[in-house]
Amino acid sequence: MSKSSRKAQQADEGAALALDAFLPYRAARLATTLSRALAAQYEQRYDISVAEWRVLVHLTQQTEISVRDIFTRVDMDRARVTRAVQRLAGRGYVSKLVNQNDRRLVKLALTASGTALASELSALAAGFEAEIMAALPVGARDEMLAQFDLIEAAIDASRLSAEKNEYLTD
Amino acid sequence: MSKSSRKAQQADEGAALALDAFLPYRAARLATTLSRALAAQYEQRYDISVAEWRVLVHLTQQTEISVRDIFTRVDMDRARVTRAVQRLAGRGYVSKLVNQNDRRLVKLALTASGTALASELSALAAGFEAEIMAALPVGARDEMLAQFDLIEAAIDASRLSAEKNEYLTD
DNA sequence: TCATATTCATTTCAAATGAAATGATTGTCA
DNA sequence: TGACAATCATTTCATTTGAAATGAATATGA
Repeated sequence: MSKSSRKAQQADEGAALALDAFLPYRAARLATTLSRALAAQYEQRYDISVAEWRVLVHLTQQTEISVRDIFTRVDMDRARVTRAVQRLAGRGYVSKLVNQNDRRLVKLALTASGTALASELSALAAGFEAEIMAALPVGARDEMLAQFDLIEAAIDASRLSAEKNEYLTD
Repeated sequence: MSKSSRKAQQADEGAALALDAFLPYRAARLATTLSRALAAQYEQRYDISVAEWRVLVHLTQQTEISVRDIFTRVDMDRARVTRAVQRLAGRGYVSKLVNQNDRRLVKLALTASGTALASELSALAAGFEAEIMAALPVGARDEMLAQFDLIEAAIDASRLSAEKNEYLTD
């Protein structure tokens, strides 16, 4: 907690929720910390946004996919994916074709330069993650991811989620 | 992964980064999943935004604090905190006074109704977290938080962060 | 077959966001 | 003491965001 060192007096901590030990808050803080640190590595250097980065990486894993394929898997809004794809296509990293089997769908793929960029970015990201993981005990990473799975599954399962289940066949 | 079941063919997964196993992405997804699920519990019921919720909870822990005290600890933008405080003050949950020792500072505190609201919200949040934690092995929660600490410390320490260190002394 | 519903990608529009500017106050140090 | 720098909260303004509307295409089923 390097950015503390503030004075402010403690209140009586009766049933008060300890924010620093509250998982949703800590998860949000971890996510923005990681995202900012990683983005600092590629945003200026490659002029790529987080959304664009996610689309690029996703396209290295699957090919001939639609906007919908991406935003359902990648946890982004439809509009955000559309916009990221537009910018990537405008810069020649991604090709957009109409899927002839279903002409509502767009058929996305990396171009040659998109493939090159994506592998540069992948390498950079892998290095970044490795550098961070060096601070953790061995195996901690996989444990964490397993726990993330459990939490997400618990939320999906329970009616804690309510809406947002547009694509759950319930 | 309940929302998968898409077709899309796998590309050759050579050195491709596996997004589902990439920590920054998974942390972001976990955070939004948790945040949305929690917000679904209080947003309509209490007409409170995430930012307002954070400010309220923070004020249960410390008293007579400034806007800066909040946004440095709570990982929100100055403007966002200012706006959340404005709405909370407008609805009578928070009092804003000038700090007489340093008249640049605002002295924030919960009002009586703010205290009441905050404890309702705290109870709700604690219940939410407990429900989720039931899905995890015992001790997993504390392990996770400890690992979050390590990761944040590693990022703060290394020059992975670069900017954003507005308040780091050096 | 035809009418209606559904699904897709995109666009629209209002709200949220945050970087930088502002004005007020306090700190620094010559 | 007095100029200049630094810090605080707020506001401004341009950008980003996402919910809902749109238009095009396909599915459904009477």
